[in-house]
Order: sequence, then structure tokens, then C-alpha cells
Amino acid sequence: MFTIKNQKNNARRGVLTTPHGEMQTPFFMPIATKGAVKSLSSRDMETLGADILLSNTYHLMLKPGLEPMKQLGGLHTFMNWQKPILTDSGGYQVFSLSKMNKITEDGVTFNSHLDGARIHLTPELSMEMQAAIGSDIRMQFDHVAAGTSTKEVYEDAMERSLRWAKRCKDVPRTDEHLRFGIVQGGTYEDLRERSAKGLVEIGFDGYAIGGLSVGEPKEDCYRFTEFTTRFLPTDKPRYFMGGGMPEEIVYYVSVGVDMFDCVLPTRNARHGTLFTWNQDPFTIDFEKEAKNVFAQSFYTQKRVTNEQFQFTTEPLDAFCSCETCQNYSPAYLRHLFATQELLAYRLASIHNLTFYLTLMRALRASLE
RNA sequence: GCGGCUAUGGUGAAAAGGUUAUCACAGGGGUUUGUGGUACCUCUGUUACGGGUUCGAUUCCCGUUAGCCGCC
Repeated sequence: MFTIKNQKNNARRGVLTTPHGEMQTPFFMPIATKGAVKSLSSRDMETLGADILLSNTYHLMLKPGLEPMKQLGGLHTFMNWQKPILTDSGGYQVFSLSKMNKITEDGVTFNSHLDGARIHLTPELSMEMQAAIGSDIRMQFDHVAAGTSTKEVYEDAMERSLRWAKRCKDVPRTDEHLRFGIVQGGTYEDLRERSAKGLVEIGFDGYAIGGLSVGEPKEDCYRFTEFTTRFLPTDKPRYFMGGGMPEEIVYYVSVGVDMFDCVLPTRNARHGTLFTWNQDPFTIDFEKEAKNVFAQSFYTQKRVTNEQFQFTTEPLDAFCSCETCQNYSPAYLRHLFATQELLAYRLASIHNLTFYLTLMRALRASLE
């Protein structure tokens, strides 16, 4: 169930209810692809204030596998996380692992990157795996085409995604959960419109904007996200899949997107790039920032591995109250990266996730 | 003291009488968008010292110095 509590222009402030609890929207989902947010525990994620995690059907299908996951009683129990989980269907791996898979109308055959074993993923199997995982929000299996594709390829992928959407919708429900469709169509307005309308006709609990941030110019990403929202029902949650940088999220919220996930805070953390505030996040004029997406004035990315931090003892981020900023100097963080201590990944991930979760809190506050 | 071997970036190695001496690591800077779990791109930096042969030597020769090995 999705309830909008307040709206400012197109931006929405709402509540999304799932079997494992409710989330205040707009929200951000940290990514636990294989059942763990890299370097962090479930308890860490609670401490950070995450309300929902994202996990991945394809990766969990490889390990531990469908039957083991059933036997283990689902992912909530397995990883001891009692709040909601959203699962990606494996559609993104059609794109990201495109060198190792073959697409047919029935589904996609992957050569496992782990042991070369063949896995034939279909819409039905993806839904079965997501049921085994026990996720609260399940994504349709879709066909993501690269951002540099021709219109013919986009159209083919979009039409197939629509047919697969219907097949996912038709899988009988055995429990309470939300099921989302995914808009494709690349960077063509007519394809995006047909995709969105087709999905709405099938009928889902929420709608995702997919197939963006996959190699196309950033302006297109902004433009087609805004364009796509025009064809989505206002009373259902909208989910921008896979993005993005802080200023992107600010923009997408302004055009009415409610849900986000992105690997950037955690991956950048592992590579030593930390997001820091230029001002108190609760004083940011997000309406202004959304109109100025390329100005990027409210935060700075700091490379804590850089030489300039060798002797820096002042806090990394004066506006951050995370465990890392409260207890450790940039100089120490740099040392941890230089010596490849595992603690580097953990402390940096704690900070970057705190940044993203705080960004969402500040955005919600601005919409009250 | 005598004999032998070696001497190439910060480190470890490679190559060659002739454009700009190669590679890895380290170091500097950057990239990352529904995560193929330590990635990718890029830059900086070297022929121990002195003399000789040669049109040209970092390469061949002699000496100096240093290190290693053996002998007395």
C-alpha cells in the first residue's frame, strides 16, 4: 500500500507499506547483492537507519541457489534482517553480463561467472527465486539494453520486457508482497511511452524506470526519467533503478520518483571516495538544486587516499555524525587504505551510506 | 691481500652498438550509477663514477668505488 502524505509540485512525500514494515518515501536502498552490504552487518544497517535493502535474484540463484534458499527459510532469516527487502529480478545482469548470456523469447541463458554452469533464467523462474528469497518487493524480469543501442534494439528489448512483465504478473501469488513493472525503451520518447502504458495496463503495485544510467549521456537520463513519470499513475510508487549521484536523486525526487538504489556509496567507499556535505543538509534548498543539476553545489567528493590528507586530523565531514567521522581522522582513513586494512572499507562504507540516508532524510524533511 | 661475479627508476627485474631504454610493484591524479568482492584509466621516475674504442656507448674495453662469493 502506498499513501502520499504531502506533495510539492511533482515531488511526493509518502509511506510505502510491505509485509516487513513501512518506509517513508522518498527513500534509498543500500545494496546487498549477495545477501550482505559489503563490509557491513545487518545490525550495522539498522544502526545506520536503513529501512530496506536491495538484493539480487541472479546472484543468489548462483549461491546459495534456489533450493538451498528455500531450505534456509528465505533471506530475512538467513541474513537476520527483519526489515523489508527488494529484489532485483536479474534483468540488470542481462546487460552487465551481456558477454556471457544469450537471450531468447523464453528467457536468458547465463554462463555462470563462478563456475561456467549454465543457468536459464525465465520470468517464471525469477519470480520463483524471489519467492524463495521472500522479498517484500519483487521486480519483473526485464531486458536491459545498453545505453548506446540502436532504436531497433531498444524497441526489441522493451517489447520483450512487456511480454515478460505479463508473464511475471501471471505467476500466482502465494504470499503478500509488492510486484513492480519496469519501464524500458532507452532514449526514445515513443518507446518509453508505449512501455509505461503497457505496464500500467497489465497493472503493478509500483513502477520502475529502468534502462537508464547504462552508458547514455547524463542529460538523457534526466530527460527520459522526467518524461517517463508522465505516464505513470500518481498513486503508485515510482522507483528509479540504479541511480545515482546525489544531485541526480535530488532531481528525480523533484519530478516525482520515490525510491532509489545505487552502488555508488558502497563502491566508491571501497575505492576511497567519500561524499561530504558543503553545508548542513537540512538547510539545502532542494528546489533550487533540482533546477541546477549540473552545479552540484551542496556536496564534495573527497578522495581520502590522496596525499593531501596525510596529516589531516580535522573531521572529514563537519556536518556528519556517523561513527567514522566522530572517531577517526582522514589521516587514519588514508593510512587504512594505504595499508589495505579491511577496516578502511567498513569505515568508508559507514560514512557514505550515512551520507545517502541523510540526504533522503533531508529531502523528506523538505517535503513535509 | 688475491681471484671471480654483479652494478639499469624508490624496490625487483628485462632489453639493446643507432628514433622516445621495457615490465611489475610502490608513488601522484582520475574513473565508477538495478555491484562479475580489492577493479579500470592515466602520469611521474632509471643505465654507479672516471677514462678509452667508435660517426654514435647505457651496451664493448680499462680503471675507481660498492656489494656478493671463494681462497690465503
